[in-house]
Amino acid sequence: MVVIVGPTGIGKTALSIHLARHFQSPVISADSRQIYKELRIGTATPSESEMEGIAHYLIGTKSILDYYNAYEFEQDVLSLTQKLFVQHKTLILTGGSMMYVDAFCNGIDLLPTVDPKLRLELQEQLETEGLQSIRRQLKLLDPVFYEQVDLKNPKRVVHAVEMCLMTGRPYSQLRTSPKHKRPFRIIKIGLEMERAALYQRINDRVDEMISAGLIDEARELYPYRHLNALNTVGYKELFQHFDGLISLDKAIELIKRDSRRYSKKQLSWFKRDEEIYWFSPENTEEVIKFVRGKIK
RNA sequence: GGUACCAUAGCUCAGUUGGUAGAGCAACGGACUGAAAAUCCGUGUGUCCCUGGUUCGAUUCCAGGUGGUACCA
Repeated sequence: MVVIVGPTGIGKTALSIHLARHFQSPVISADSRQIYKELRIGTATPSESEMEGIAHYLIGTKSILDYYNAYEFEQDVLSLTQKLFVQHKTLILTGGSMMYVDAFCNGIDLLPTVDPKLRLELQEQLETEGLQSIRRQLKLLDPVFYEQVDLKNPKRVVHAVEMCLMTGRPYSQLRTSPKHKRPFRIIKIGLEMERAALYQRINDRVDEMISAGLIDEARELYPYRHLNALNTVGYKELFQHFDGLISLDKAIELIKRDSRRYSKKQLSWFKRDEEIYWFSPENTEEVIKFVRGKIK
């Protein structure tokens, strides 16, 4: 499995299609937003012509109304690999969703799916009684995790409480962080380029999205704005504009800024992974040579 | 050409009764186990326009220069 990672807008799609042609391999997307069929322009989902007839998986296979998460992604990719490795020696997984890539490469602990009712209750508690009250609850339920968790991060604290209440056990006992063995080899390729050049690409790509009709796409999705799938760069900023809070120009500027910030977060995550071999996105031939060398 | 005002961080600006400076935004760094394009934490990055003068000491006061803005010719 050739895993291609890197910041948004750097050219993962183009490289993956090159590799796919060379290795006669299908492409699996590791993108937590391109998986939604309603989000196309704002997520830079590759078009039919861009895909050049190469089979792509996990793009547009879910609806924004569906619940989806990193565990389901891991399961989806694993069952895909079982099918696809029968006919292909090499597969390509490409995408910038850090946690999805991690869930696939290393596995993720088996945890229950949170009951939506419980999530809602805790959300209400958070809003009415504040983070402090959820923290107190966590301290009682799981003093070990209470010491480890980022107590200022509501999502982390709430989720830990959710897990304790769902299982009746301390969350810290459920977190075993095993490195799951995979019945195939994983080769990780990272793409990087000079910061200024990357930001230029990101800014230009946002302008292209606007020309391609992102505003109309966002307007159609506006009624669904409170869904998690729409808490997404490119949409949430336009929703603010539709609400009359900011001008269109300001919204576009914010989309660019938030995309840049996202790319920085991705780099911060991926740079920590010592298994990644880094390349410049123009060096397609070099990557192919490198992968061939690894496969032999 | 004359007069007035301005010149401080990437940007918009505070400020220092003379002891080399701080806000917002931008930027930068980091964390991350079923919401992850989410969520959270941390950091001031500076020839205070230039050259002289006064002073123990000038970004601050004075003179000249340069650039900008406004008004008058």
